[in-house]
Amino acid sequence: MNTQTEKPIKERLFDLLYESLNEKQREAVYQVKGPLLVLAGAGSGKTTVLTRRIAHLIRFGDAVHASEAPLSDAERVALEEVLKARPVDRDLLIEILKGFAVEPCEPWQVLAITFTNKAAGEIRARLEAELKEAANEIWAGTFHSICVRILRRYITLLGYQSDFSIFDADDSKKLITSILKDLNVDEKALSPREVQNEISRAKNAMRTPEEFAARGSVDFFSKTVSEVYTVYNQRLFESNALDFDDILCKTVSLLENFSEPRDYCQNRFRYVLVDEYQDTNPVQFRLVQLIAAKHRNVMVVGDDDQSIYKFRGATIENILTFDQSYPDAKCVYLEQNYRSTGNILAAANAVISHNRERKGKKLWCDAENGDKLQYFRLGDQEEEASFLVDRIAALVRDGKCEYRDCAVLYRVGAQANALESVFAKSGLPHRQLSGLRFYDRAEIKDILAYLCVVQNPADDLHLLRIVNLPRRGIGDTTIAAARAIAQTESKTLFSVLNSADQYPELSRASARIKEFCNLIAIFIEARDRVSLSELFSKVMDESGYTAMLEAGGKETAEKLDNIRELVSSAIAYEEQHEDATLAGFLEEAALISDIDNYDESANAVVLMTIHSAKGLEFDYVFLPGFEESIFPSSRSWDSDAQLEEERRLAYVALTRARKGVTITTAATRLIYGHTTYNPVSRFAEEIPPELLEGDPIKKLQREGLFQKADAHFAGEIRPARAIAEKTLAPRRPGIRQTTVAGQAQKAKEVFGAGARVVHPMFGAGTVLRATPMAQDMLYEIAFDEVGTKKIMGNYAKLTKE
DNA sequence: CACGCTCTGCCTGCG
DNA sequence: GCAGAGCGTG
Repeated sequence: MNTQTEKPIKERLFDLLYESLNEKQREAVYQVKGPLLVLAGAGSGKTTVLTRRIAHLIRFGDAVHASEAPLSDAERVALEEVLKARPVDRDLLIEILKGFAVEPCEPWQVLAITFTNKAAGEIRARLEAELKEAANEIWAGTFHSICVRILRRYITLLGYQSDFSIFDADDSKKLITSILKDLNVDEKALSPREVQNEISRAKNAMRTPEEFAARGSVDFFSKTVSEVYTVYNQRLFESNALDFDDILCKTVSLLENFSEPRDYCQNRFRYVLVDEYQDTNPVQFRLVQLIAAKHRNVMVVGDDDQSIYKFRGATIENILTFDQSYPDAKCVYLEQNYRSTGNILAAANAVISHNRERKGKKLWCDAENGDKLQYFRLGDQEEEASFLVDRIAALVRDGKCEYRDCAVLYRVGAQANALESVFAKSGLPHRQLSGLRFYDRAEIKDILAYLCVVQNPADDLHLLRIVNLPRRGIGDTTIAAARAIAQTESKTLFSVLNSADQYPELSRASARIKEFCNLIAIFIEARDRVSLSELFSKVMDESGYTAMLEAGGKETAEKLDNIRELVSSAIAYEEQHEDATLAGFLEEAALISDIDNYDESANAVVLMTIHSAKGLEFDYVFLPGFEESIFPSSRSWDSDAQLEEERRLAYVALTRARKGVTITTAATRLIYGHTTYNPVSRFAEEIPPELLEGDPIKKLQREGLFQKADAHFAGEIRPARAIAEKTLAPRRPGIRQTTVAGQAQKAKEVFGAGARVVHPMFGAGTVLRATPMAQDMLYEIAFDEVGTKKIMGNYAKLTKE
C-alpha cells in the first residue's frame, strides 16, 4: 500500500520508455505542469525533447509527477516482468503506461510554436511518426501561421476584413518608398530601408506611431519616421493588408482587447511550447504570455548562446529573464552534446566563454577529441576558395565523407560570389543557398501580384506592380494621375481605373485602362468558378505575361521554369486541400517564402551564410573569411552587445560541425569592389592554440599585417580600412600556396593536348585540347572514369600522371 | 511612353 | 561586383 515502493516501478517503466534520452532530457519530458525553461545547447537533442514531451502530454499527462492509485501485488509483479522483458516492446509499454495517465490532454490542446517552416515541418513529421493521425490535430506552426489562423477568425473585431492580404518585406519597402516620395523626403537623407527597419522595430517593441512620436526626440529622423509610420499603417489598413509584423501585433491586440478570442485561445491551449525561444521579440513574448495565461503550462526551449537575431528585434532578455516572468519556473539544462567531437566543443566553449551576457552553460560530450581544428591563411579570396575545393575534394576522395557532408559557411552573402565562381569552375558538386529565395524572384512576385489583385482589388500596391506589366501603355504619368484622384476621393486605385472614362486626366489612356480592368474582371469572375491551376494559366496567358517571357531570350527561360514550379506548387496545394481557394494559396505563398530551400538528398557541398545554417549540422564545416571587419563585422566593433552577438554567431558556426572545422583567412580580399587587408578574427584567437593546427595565428599578426590588432582586445578599435590599405604590403611573399591535400605543388604547370593528367576529383584523363584564356588555360579533358569535362587550369589542380 | 545607360550603395534575414 | 533607381533620349 505504500507508494514509496510503487512509485519507482512507474518511474522505472517511464525511464525504460525513454531509455534513449539522457536524464536531463527525461526530466524535461516529465516536467508537465507549470512553466518550464529548457536551456538546450547546440546538438543537445532539443527537438527530440520537444516532440517526445508533446507525445507524453497527450498519452500520459502528468503521470510521472502525480501520485497514483496503489497497485495490487499482482499488478506489481506483472509490471516487474515488463521491466525485465527484452527486447522492449515499446507499443506494449506505452499501452501499459497509459494506465498511469493523469489528465492527459487532447492533441488539439497543444500549441507548438517555431520560427521557421522547416522547424515546424520537422516537428510535425516527428509527431506524426510518433502519434500517427492524432498528430494532425496538434497546432504546430510558425508564429506567423498560428497568428494568421487566429486573425482569419477574429480580425473583423479590429475593422479589417477576414480576407486580408499579407505584404512581405519587399511589398512594405515599396510602400514606404512611395510614402517617402509623397512626403517629399529625400531618399538620401532617409533611406526606405532605414525607415522600414525602424518601423519594424517599433512594431516588434509594440510601439504605435503615436507612442513613437511621443517618445522620440524632435529630431528630423524620429519625426519623419513617425510620420511615415502613421501613413504606412493607414495605407495598409485601406488596402486591407497586414505586413509580417502586423500579423503578430494585431493578434496581440486582439487578445489583449477582446475577450472572445482571448478566452478561446486561453481555454483551448492547455500546453504551449516554444522553440528557439532566444529569438523571440517582445511581441512574441507577449503573445506567448497571453495565450498561456490561464493554464500557465508553458515550455520554452532555447539557447542564449545561439541568439543571433538581435538585429531584427529579438531580445535575448526573454530567455535570460524567463524565471523572473515566471518565478515558479523549473529550469533544465541540456548540456550533453551528441553532435561534435571533443576538440570542436572545447573550441566552441572557449570562444563563447568570452561573452558576459549569458546564462553560462558548458557543453560536454562522450565523443573522442577527434581532429584538431585547422587554420590556414591564403593569399586572396580565390586562393582561399580553391583551397577549400581541394580540401573537400581530398576528404571525399579519401572516403572521409561525401560532398553533402561538407558545408562552407560565411558571414556575409557578398563572400558567396567569389566562392561560387571558383567552385563552379572546379566542377566540385555544390549548391549555394540563401541567394534569392524562390518567392522573392521577380517573376514569381509578378504572378502572385496578379493573383493578389484578383483576390483583393483594393490591394493598390500589387495593382501598381502589374498594371503595366507586361507593357500595355499605361505609363507613369497615367498612374500618377490615377493615384492622385484615388487619394483625393479616398477611393481605391482599382475603382478609379474602373471608371477611368469619367476622369479627363485619364482620357488619353482610357481605352487601355478599360482593357486592363476587363482583364482583371474576367479573372475575378473566374476565381470562384475554375480550379486554382486553371486560374493560374488563365492569368498568365491572358495577361500576356507568358508571351512576354517567351519573347525574351536566354534568361527568361529560367523564369518560365520558376513559374512552372509555382504552378506545380499550386497543383500540390490543390491536392493537399480539398477546399483549395486562391486566398488560402496566397496565404501559404506569403508565409512560406521558400520551397524547401535545403534539399538534403542532393549530394553536393552546401554554401550558405552562418545565419541560415543555424539548426543544421555537417561532418565538415569550412569557415572562409574569418577576418576582422568581416567576422566580427566592422559594424559591431564599437558595441559590446553587438560583438557578443557576433561571437554567438561564431559559436553557432563552430557547433555546426560533427568531425572537422577548417577556418581560413585571406591576406587580400576583394569585397564590395574594394580590396581589403584584414587580420585574422579575434574569434580564431580565442580558440586555445593547442586545439588548432595549420598556419600559426599569432605570428601573422606580429609580423605587422595589422599592427593595431592587440588594440581590439582593449576595446579601443578604430582601424580604418584606408589606414590598413596604405600601411600594408599588397601581398606578402611566402604566403602558403594552395595545395592538393597538403602536398606542396605549384599549380602553374601547363599541359598540351595528349598529356596524361590527374584531377583531384575526376581522376586520370587525357588532355584533348588546351586553350589559353586570360592568364589561365581551359582544358578539355577526357577522363577515364567520368567522361569529358572542361576545366580551368588555375582552379583544378592538375598533376602529371 | 519605353528603353538603355550611368550612378550609387551595400551585413546578417524568419515570416 | 552587382542590382536597383534615376535620368536622358528616341
